[in-house]
Amino acid sequence: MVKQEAQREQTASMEDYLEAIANLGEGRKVVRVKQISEMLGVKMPSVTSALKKLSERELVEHERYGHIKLTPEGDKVARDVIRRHKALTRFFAQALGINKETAEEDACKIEHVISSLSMERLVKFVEFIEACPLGSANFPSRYEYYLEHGELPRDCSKRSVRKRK
Amino acid sequence: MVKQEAQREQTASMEDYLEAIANLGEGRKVVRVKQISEMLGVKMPSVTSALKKLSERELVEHERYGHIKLTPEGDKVARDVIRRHKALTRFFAQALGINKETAEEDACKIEHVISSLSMERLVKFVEFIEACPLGSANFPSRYEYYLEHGELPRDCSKRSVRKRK
DNA sequence: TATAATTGTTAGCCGTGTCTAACAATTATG
DNA sequence: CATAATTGTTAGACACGGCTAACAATTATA
Repeated sequence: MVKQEAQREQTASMEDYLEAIANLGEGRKVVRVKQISEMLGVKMPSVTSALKKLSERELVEHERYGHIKLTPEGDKVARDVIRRHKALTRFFAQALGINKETAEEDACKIEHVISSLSMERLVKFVEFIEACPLGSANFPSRYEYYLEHGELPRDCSKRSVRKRK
Repeated sequence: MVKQEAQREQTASMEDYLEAIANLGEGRKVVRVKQISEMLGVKMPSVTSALKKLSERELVEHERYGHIKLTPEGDKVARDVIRRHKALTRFFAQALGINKETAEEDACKIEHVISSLSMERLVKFVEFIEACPLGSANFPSRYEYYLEHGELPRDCSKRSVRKRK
């Protein structure tokens, strides 16, 4: 309940814009206001005003009618959001068995609010599930072992897999 | 990324107020504006204006300088938020091993944005972890079994526990 | 290349949810 | 019970992040 958190630098909205720009710009592609607006489901003027704010914050380079590009700092922030996004999607999809669609949607929301501590744990959890996928007796203990030692317990190899179904 | 979600009825802020009122009102205790404001870390005028809006939406009964009480509808919403809150806290604390403090903080944020599908899965996941806590070989398969049948597989009983540590 | 289509920007509005300052009601206490 | 302390409300401001309408620049095409 209590609101006393040590705030993130960026708002959720700003993170969304940075993430979108990073994704659209993959492979040196030119990024357009229109594309951003479609990707985020907002109108173009909203994008323009967001870009203005992000420029002021030196997270984005943008000149009127011109190119849109993340600054190194903006790129750093975007990469971090994307990292959280991917980890959360994997968690919902792989670990919980949620459909990709919903997993993506939830990741989009949660990526802006989750603490870094929980984020790191979730990443480790998914890594554990994926690395030690089937023949893993005694799950929580093994997970604790993994958290503590950073590697899988000896008897967690894929060799001991027994397929079901 | 894409914003096309079918919105919740209430805003995150409204849910916070309802949750706070429900928690403060436990056991017929009188709820005060001051308490709500302290619990949520906002000033009293913010509470007053939130109560006004919640009254209009018929989620709260409130008269000037008078009592504050959830309507049946408001109570229903509050219970649901609290249910999500508790499940998330359990997930972070029990399943991921996060400290209670951080688990609470993250639950507070995520309870407002997670889809009901993911929420239900998370609840089941925690139930599974707690019910099938130690001697559980073949974790993901057993989890799938649990999801599919709604009950633990035969060989998941607490009888087969081997304590570690 | 002139004009049409598209894309982008500006201006200004709105709802949400905070805040402070000033005032009002209630409650406690000398 | 009068007054001080506390609690609650109102009024008005502000930041955020959307939106529409109108206009400007760019790009495509007849």
